[in-house]
Amino acid sequence: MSFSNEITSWYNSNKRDLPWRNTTDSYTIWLSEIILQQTRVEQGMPYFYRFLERYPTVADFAAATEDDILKLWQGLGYYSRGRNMLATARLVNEHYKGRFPTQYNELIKLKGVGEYTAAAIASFSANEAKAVVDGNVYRVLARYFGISEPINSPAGKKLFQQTANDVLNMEHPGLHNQAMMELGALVCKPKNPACGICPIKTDCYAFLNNATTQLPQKLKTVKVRERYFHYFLVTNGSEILMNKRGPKDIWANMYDMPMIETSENMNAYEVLNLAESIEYFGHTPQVSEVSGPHKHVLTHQRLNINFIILNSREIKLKQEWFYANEEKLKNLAMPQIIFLFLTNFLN
DNA sequence: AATCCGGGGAT
DNA sequence: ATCCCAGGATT
Repeated sequence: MSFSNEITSWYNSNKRDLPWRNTTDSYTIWLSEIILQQTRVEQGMPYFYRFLERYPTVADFAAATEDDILKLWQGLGYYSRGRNMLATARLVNEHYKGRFPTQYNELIKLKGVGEYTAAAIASFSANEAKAVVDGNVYRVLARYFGISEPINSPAGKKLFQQTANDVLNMEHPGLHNQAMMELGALVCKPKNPACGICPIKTDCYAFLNNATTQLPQKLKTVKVRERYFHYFLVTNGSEILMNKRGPKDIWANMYDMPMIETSENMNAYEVLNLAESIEYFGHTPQVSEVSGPHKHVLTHQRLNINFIILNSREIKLKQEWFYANEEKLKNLAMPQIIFLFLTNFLN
């Protein structure tokens, strides 16, 4: 039996029952694929259900605001995915009359849709013969063929895409793609792969050469940046002083509180002195309580976050600042660390 | 080619 | 602690 026949046969009897596999609607598949980028199936699943329920069609999605989308996306991370989705939904609604594309060459033009996602949507919704290459596929191919080229080098990306194209089942590309990823997720796992139950172990380079821990190869990871955020909690009766973040940096266009970032750690009083020197509040507030530092670890940054609770009135509001009551807070998309802190603070 | 963009689970 | 997850955009 061929490579593809082995894995698709295995897939048919071992696959998980995942909701986005029960449709060929390209809008629904797009929704699932964007949500699942760099995201585990278990983590993305509840978001998939929520988005599909709230926005059953691309026209519904297109009618949403960015605040709506970011709020529903809250906690999932990589928020540019949500912002790109809105741009794409609006474009599809206008220029494709609400018919979400199914062809690779159209899909690849859309914001937030790269080679992987275009191939996934095209093969799952229309059986177009495009091979997907995601983290699972890199692993399966590297081990099976004994490819030691790093998966994140430009040469490696080309080589793995070419290899995936070569083994693609041209009769059933969608099924084949699903099978490759499912094998990587359930059997050919990063740590402790279940080679004993693998349907292609008898021809697998890594299994035969005891090299599963060496493959795939990956270029060294980038260093983590240390950052120090000092948040100010200012209340005005029942309202909290909030801040809308700018379009750059992390958490673009989301909501947090006024804050000062420093290059080194500082205590609350040093931060207050700094705030006074730059006339951050227009006057000198008083500290009532300090909480932190809270460590918040992201892929490229380690955030050290202090919360400084202030006794203060008559704050001179900057343009991006506003007071929000609890009802208003419910609709604001916040970084998870801010959301959790405020939830705790208000209870 | 390198860096940025989140949050969480597994080991 | 480290790795990695149905990656893509930006510089």
